[in-house]
Amino acid sequence: MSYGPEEHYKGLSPELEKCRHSAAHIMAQAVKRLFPEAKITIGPAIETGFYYDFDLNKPFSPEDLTRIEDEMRKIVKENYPFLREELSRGDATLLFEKMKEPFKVEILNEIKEDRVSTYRQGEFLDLCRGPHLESTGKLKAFKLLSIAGAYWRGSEKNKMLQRIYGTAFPSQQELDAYLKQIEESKLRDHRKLGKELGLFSIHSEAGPGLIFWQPKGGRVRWVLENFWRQEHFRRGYEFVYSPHVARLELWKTSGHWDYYRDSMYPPMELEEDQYVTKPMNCPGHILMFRSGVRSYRDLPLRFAELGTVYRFERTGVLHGLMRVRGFTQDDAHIFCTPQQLQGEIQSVLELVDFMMKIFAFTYQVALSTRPEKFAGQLEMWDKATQALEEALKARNIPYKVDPGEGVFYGPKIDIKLIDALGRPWQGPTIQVDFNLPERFEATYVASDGKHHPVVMVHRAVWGSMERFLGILIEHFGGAFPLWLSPVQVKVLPITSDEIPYAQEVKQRLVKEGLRAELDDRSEKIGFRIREAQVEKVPYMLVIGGREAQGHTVAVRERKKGDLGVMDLDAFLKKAQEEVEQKSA
RNA sequence: GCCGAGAUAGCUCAGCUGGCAGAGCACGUCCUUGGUAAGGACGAGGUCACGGGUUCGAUUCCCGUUCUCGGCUCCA
Repeated sequence: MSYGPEEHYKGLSPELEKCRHSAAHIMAQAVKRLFPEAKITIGPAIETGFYYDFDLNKPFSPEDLTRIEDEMRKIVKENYPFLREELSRGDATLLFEKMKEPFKVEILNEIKEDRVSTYRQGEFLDLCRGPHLESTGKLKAFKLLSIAGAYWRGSEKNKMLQRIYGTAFPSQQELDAYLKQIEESKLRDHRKLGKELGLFSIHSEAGPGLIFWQPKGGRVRWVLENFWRQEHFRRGYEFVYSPHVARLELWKTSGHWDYYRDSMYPPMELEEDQYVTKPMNCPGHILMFRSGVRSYRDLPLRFAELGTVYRFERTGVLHGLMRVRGFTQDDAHIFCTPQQLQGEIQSVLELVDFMMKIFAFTYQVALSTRPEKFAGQLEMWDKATQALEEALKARNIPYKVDPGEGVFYGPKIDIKLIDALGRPWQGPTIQVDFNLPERFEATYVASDGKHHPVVMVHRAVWGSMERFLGILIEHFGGAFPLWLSPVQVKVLPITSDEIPYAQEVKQRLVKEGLRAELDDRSEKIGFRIREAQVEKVPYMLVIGGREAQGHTVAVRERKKGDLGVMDLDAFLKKAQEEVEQKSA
């Protein structure tokens, strides 16, 4: 499973493409003016802007970025036309050799066409397919954003280059809107909100990539887990628990030791035996499946577990809750007959749809088919792929096909969820697995009295509690819907005279199952409201003399503000209904 | 792991070119009883991430380690 937000290439309009690609050239020109020793490599337009990679001995500093940007403004002002020239590949190679641009020469060596094109603006010339703006003066709005290391041709084995990221738009308004969106994303950063709202923490004393759920985050997770169990039980899942460590031998049988060792914590020696912490739950579940003779009458068997796994991830890739070393998957393995496969996939798709709607995510579906290297029989692959495809069709789900993108052990359906800011995240996954049943000789007895290999479906709806909560934090900007909020209601007496009634109100709410807290500190009401707002508490009940007298509450909603006075019972009913409906 | 940047009070951050460590918020005590987003006074808080080095003297300069951040690569 991968970490998002990931590349979600909608394809740029030709206009935007030209604008950004030209911006990249102008940046390269500016860099060459300021750092003549820099070697140019490639500089494409990307969804969020553009970049250009340079080979230069000394690193760019943030001040350099400003200087480069200023130089770019000059180039825009100088308004050079972008001039296209065509020449033979051989001539181009000679040209770039003369210019001492070895990376361009390397690219030319791999180009198959005989004719190539270059673009010139002023003194700067680059090998490029184009197209470009008419002239540098047409670049209206751009900004350089960051400096980063990037491998030449994206390979770890190659030299590390220096990449400068920037963005450009046809108009200043569009640029401003984009910069504002970046700010908005920063405000929603789950690491920032997680700290501010007391949801979770990470401690260097304990180690990187290990999450500690603080009380507030613990509440949210607890609510989510209960909901998850309830929905799964309703849908015929059984809950199992499997140990966190197991003999190394088990992981050799499953194949993980061969294929996945780099991501596993190394073995522990115990009484002349070796144990490893689990990086996945599947081998445990398959042991449980295999613990007795299974008849086709017993199937399907759906083993679900909020299973905590540990994977070694390189420090450089760790990221808040999104990429961690210890996490809890909302895992389940479905053991069924080939005939049942399509129906089971449909049920999972139904569950996925249900879950996505609950949290107000939209989503996109992709079907990944057989890769070149694969386990199992061809015939099985075809049947399984067909089952996945038919399940999607039966449920009228639009999807695209990613040919050859399946895992070696089986085809899969991957679902990307789109959050409130339109950002995509790797979400639910449904994978058919031919490999493990074979390795473990997991079979069932069919009506013919013979053993047949069982079909195993591996699926996760949320992925992991950590990542899903991270996505939820960003999706809701920390303002969880009522049913998920760690503190749902804050009771705020105006003066100390109303404390007894406020206590009564709070206790009533708690008794009725709401997570209510009383803030009776001797602070002004405005101050306590502000604090509750900052904590993103959905409802504040302001209680003054009038309310205490009339057994009412003055309701304030965090987004809509003052809702006016209500009977306590009326508020209770309203809140309970909202919780029940899980309105997002 | 790689390139770059960073680590100063619980949090957010200031501290120019070496000379006994600062602000706001939060926290504690007291005053204030205030009707829908910040009332006031006083106070406590630091091995300047850790370990070495240079120096009369290091939060500041150098090296290493750990962790964090932006990317790259990786990611069943």
